[in-house]
Amino acid sequence: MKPVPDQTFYVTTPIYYVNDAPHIGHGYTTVMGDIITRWHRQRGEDVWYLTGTDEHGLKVLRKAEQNGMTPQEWADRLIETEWMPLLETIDVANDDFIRTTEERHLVGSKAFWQDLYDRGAVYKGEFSGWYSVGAEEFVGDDDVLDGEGEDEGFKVSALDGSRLEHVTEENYFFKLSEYQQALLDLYEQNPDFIQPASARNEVISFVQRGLKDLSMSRSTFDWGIQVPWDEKHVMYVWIEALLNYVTAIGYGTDQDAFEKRWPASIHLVGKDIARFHAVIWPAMLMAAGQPVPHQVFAHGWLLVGGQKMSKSKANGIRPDEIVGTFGSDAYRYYFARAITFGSDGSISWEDIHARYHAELANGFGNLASRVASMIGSYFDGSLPAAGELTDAEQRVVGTIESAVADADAAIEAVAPQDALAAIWRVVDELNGYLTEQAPWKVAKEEGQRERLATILVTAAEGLRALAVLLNPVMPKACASLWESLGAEPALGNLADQRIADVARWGQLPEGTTITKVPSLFPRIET
RNA sequence: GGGGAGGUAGCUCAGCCGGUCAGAGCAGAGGACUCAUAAUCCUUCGGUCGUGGGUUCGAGCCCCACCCUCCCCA
Repeated sequence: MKPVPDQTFYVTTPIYYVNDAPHIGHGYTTVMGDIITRWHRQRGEDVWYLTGTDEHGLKVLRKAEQNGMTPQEWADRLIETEWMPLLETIDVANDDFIRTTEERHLVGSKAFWQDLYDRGAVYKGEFSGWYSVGAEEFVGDDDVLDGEGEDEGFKVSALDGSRLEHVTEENYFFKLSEYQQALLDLYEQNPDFIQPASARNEVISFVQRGLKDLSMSRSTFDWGIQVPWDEKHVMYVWIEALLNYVTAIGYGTDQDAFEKRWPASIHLVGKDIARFHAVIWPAMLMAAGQPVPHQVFAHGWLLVGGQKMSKSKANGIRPDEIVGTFGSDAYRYYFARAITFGSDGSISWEDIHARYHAELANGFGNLASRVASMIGSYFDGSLPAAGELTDAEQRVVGTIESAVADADAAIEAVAPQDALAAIWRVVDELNGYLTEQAPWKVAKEEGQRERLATILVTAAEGLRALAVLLNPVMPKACASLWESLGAEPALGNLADQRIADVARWGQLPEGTTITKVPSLFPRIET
């Protein structure tokens, strides 16, 4: 297969398992992908951002039964009441949302499996061993322990403590073992295929130890997609779920669309599932004769008090709670700024609160407020014409130019935290610039109208740049700022502003109406 | 048992291939200013860079051992 130039910047999140309601980790991954894709859209690229839900498997089936529903009803309800609203809550602009119970996924998955079968990558065998319903995973004999306490009398998994069930059934197997060398070559030739380095090391050492063929179907229950050549089997949920990345864009249903978007540019995943995406998934694609994705990017855990956040530890912070208090923009900003994407990161309510006030309210929001206010009182809200730019203005221009370049490079490197750090140099520069130039003093001096105008126009242009650069991260606040700057009549929609054009000076025309709008980030009294 | 990541100011973290690398933000202290969301700006306090060795003209950054945390594998 020859590499084809990408027509589309295609990013995916994992599809989320619908046995429960979303938690902050889901929101985190989805928001980071949203920030990256919004930035790429503002670069003028053709972008496709996919997220969705994984709805098959024994765990969902049982959860539904416990609640007296069919699995389809259960999934429908959770999608309706929890998962779709989450996207709204955290303000995600995904292009598509796939559910694995949709027809396109059924058809596409069957087509993919048939391809695997026709190419001889699949054989029938018998599996006898332990299965964890909780993790939807087969567990090797070495990892089976006797349960204690509540699990007395049961076998449990050494991996995650979940209860195991012994199963003996006829399964179809995928010849994963044949792809060891091809995978190692892939990692070798494409160092960025699995990032960051910690995940890459782990995956490589795992593959180097050798790969076993993978049981890829189940025959003891039927909540899944039927194997096309054998209706007694349904696809193993993990294998089937991975296929969403191709079925959503037309594999088996719309070949032109598929070829346009595949391969994916980045699969965003949590580090716990990096292996499925960096080992099994590329092997399956190779087996089916398809190109592999460009990158699997594994992010870290969110830690609260040094511990991985989870419901069972009762240290969880709910996404809607953060958004309810600080707003979706702050939620998005916080996770992008405070955590090095790819590493574990500590989060806390106190930290969110502190950064909200120090960085968003005092830093950015107040800047927008003071500029609009001064243009309002000194020029009746009508942007004046700037005079000669002095060194001070040139410094502001230079800061913006370098911030744009650095931020763009950071996004390219999947490092939103660095992009925000670069952009924030503009916020700090402008606040310092205003204090130094003291336009409120200049306003009182005779014959200094032009100088006053130059200062405020410079500040307004700086805000214009910030609105564009921060729009991928904080679309609501930036829309409000865009409105405050009266930019739309002359410049058009905020989302249509191009990154490459941000630093070009003097885009806001003389006479633009600047209005004071409600605070971008009002202080939150607690 | 093997392997990986990390242990840097009170807190959260940057520090690429060894030579302004001892940093940033927040918090603390002092000052300036008043356009602004009791906001802004400046100055300042603060660390023997996990421990002990070693290599080097020179080491958070390389090597060895050890301690602690997390993860993967067995």
